[in-house]
Amino acid sequence: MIKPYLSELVSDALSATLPEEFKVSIEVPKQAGHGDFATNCSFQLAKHLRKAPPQIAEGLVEEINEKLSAKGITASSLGGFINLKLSSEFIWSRLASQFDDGVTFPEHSEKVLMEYVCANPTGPLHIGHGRWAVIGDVLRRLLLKVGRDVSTENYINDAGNQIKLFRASVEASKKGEAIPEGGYHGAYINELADVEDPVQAMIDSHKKVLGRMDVQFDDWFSELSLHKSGAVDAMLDLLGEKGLSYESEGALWFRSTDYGDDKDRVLKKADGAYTYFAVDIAYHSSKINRGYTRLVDIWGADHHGYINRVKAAVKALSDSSLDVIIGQLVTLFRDGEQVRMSKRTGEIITLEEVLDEIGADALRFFMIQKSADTHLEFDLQLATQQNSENPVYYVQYAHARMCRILEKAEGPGGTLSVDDLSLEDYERSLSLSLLQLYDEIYESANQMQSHRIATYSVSLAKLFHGFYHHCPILKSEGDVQAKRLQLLRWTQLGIKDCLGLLGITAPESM
RNA sequence: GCGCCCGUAGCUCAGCUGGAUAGAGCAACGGACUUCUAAUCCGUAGGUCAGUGGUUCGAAUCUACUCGGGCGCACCA
Repeated sequence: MIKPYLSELVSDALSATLPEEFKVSIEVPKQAGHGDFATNCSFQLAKHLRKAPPQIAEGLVEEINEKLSAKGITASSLGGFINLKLSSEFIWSRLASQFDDGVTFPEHSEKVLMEYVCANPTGPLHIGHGRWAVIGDVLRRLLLKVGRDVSTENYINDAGNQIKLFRASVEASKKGEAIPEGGYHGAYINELADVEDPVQAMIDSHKKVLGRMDVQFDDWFSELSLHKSGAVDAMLDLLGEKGLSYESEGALWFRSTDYGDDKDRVLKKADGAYTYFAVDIAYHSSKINRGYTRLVDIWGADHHGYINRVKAAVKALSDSSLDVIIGQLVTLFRDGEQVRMSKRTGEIITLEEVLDEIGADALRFFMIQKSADTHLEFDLQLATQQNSENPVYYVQYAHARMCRILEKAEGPGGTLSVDDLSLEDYERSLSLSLLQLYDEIYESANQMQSHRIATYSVSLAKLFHGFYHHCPILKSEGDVQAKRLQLLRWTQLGIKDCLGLLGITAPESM
């Protein structure tokens, strides 16, 4: 990673002046003209040194240049900011190190368990599930990439009232009777008439669709198994022993208010049945017992009211942390008009239909492109168009282009004499962006913002296309060709990495 | 009524722990194909970052309130 590397170098160079433990933070200036990288440390130091930032910056710049200019880093100050400019040789050697030696990420001892999709097997998956699935799957890939110990589960709600109603609805449909009050409607209910176990059939269909999208889980965890194994009773006993539950109005309550919830919640209803919440505590308790120290749940926005009580339960039971990522809902459009969906009447567009229409690559890209907490407006017609309006092709095309050039380039292109390494504008900006690849990956993983990798991919592809047009490769010769070929190889690796993290294919020709 | 998310260009959205002159794609307009694949590139135009205060050397970003949109407020799952 380039930012921690620069931070280390600059902090060391300034160690005589800086307070102990002070790490210079490195950022990328918005205006490329200012520098390749920058630090605002003179502002942070102003109080401590009792001097004005521009004055501090001047002194620091002098020190940096004295110690680091030989390495290829030159500093300058502007309005208190310290801007860093990297020499071509420096950039090149960092790229070589990054791609040839590989990158090591800081270690974390936590064991992570992610839970996502989590759909009732009472109907087909919809586009919202597709979004949680992709957000979760890309995050999983990101965490693995930076070396985290991570497992993933899809929790199947295969128990409870909804399942009963669902079975009853299928049964009624089979006999030609009226669907029970609050039951399930739609053509798919009729189609399940011949199936031996409609619940299993739905689970199978979920597996099939998610499989086609290349969304992977280490386990599909059955809610029913928690009932059967007695895990729910055991958990209720444990809560009782710890004094975390009490009886009132004929029901058993959890003291969630002691852990930050607005009100206490029912665990066991007056009729003796468990609430969904009680079973979910048992599930989270199972995760904790299996040794996971960091839990991540991804839910749809319609469940956000549920966050506090589950957090309360996890807090009451363990030291493990729980992060909940809320995916905002997806509004489908077709031809610019909103597609209204009604679960009651069974009028829905299923995830599978969308997948059939636009394919896994485009679907994944559209679902991951926007931040999880932005409402997503998704136009089916737009995604169907296999043209320039469709950003996934932009990135894939960049990859295909590079593959074709590499294919045509004869041999490895010889070794590059770094003595006379100069980078033209297009080469330089591509190189600088590529240098930040692993910073982007690390930050995206750390902050659990999987959409950032999509944004980065597009910008890297853009820089490549510009480079491609202005810097001929096969038509150039000697050192210039060797340099461009090398840059191309690294860029291809970078784009391929990104596409891999996004779970999108990296075609070698288009 | 209470809580969560959102409000940035005509449209869809980026904007990383608060930083310098606010970014991309699409749409609009003008250019570039005897080429390494034009699924591309280059350029022009487009803004009161919903609004008003506050914190700060500095706010699209933090904070309070107002307005607007979405979603929740069960002994449902």
